[in-house]
Amino acid sequence: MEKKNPIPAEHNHQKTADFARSHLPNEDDLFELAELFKVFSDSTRIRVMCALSKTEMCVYDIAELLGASQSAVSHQLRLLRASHLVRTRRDGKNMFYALDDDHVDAIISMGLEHIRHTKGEKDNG
Amino acid sequence: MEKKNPIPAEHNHQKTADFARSHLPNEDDLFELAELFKVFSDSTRIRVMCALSKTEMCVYDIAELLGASQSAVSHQLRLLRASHLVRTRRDGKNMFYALDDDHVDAIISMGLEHIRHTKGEKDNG
DNA sequence: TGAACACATGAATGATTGTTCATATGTTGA
DNA sequence: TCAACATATGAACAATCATTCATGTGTTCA
Repeated sequence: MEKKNPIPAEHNHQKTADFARSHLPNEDDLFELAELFKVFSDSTRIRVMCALSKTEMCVYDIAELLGASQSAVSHQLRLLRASHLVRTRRDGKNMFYALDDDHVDAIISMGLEHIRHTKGEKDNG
Repeated sequence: MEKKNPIPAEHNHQKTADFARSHLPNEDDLFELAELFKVFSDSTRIRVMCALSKTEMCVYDIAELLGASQSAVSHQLRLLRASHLVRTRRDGKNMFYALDDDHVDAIISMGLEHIRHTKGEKDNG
């Protein structure tokens, strides 16, 4: 009486969806995760984070490093602050920015490993 | 003859910018990093990756899991494929998707750690 | 072959984003 | 207090993005 099924015998749509759903982060975490990775999704901001992982810098330094306007840099730094990825320290008229979290380096390193891994695939063999 | 400097004595704009620049990833990698993290910057795609880290799923399963249209899911999966984050396996009429890279879990875990860490800051005390 | 199913994709559209311009805030030295 | 400097921010605009709708491609079963 069983009818032939193109889906593997052990596969069941409902069970699969339910099982996966039960392992998802909650809505709040998902939203915040997306917000966090949004910060990493712009090469200008990645540049800033990579730079700050080596040394603290004032806004002027960062603008010079990037060849970007002070305003553009400041807007981007605002996002980094909002995500608790950088912290600031005032010194006279300057604001010095530094990384505020070890995860930044880890996330960027993982990303680099991934893209280098995929590049290897193309040439491999 | 030295004039008082509001910048810390050891701080030099040019040197700081040059030092940071010398440690940045190259342009291609920066671009690809941004592209990669763009994929992580949408909670729908994060949901898909989290789900696929537990079990392979066909498009129908994923659409049901997300409560999204088949077309929307398919468009998103295209991005995941383009970034080499998922691989596909055809079984009859179905395409089964699975994670193609351990870095996905690692990156999402780092992200979760970060947001939980920052939440701790608020309540900590 | 043709109908039904599963998935992919192009075009269009409303929403979001990064930058610029103009201006505001905060600090220093006089 | 004021001028000069360093940074922050609001509004506006072009570019990019996620979804929808319509349709195309590939597979199975009869």
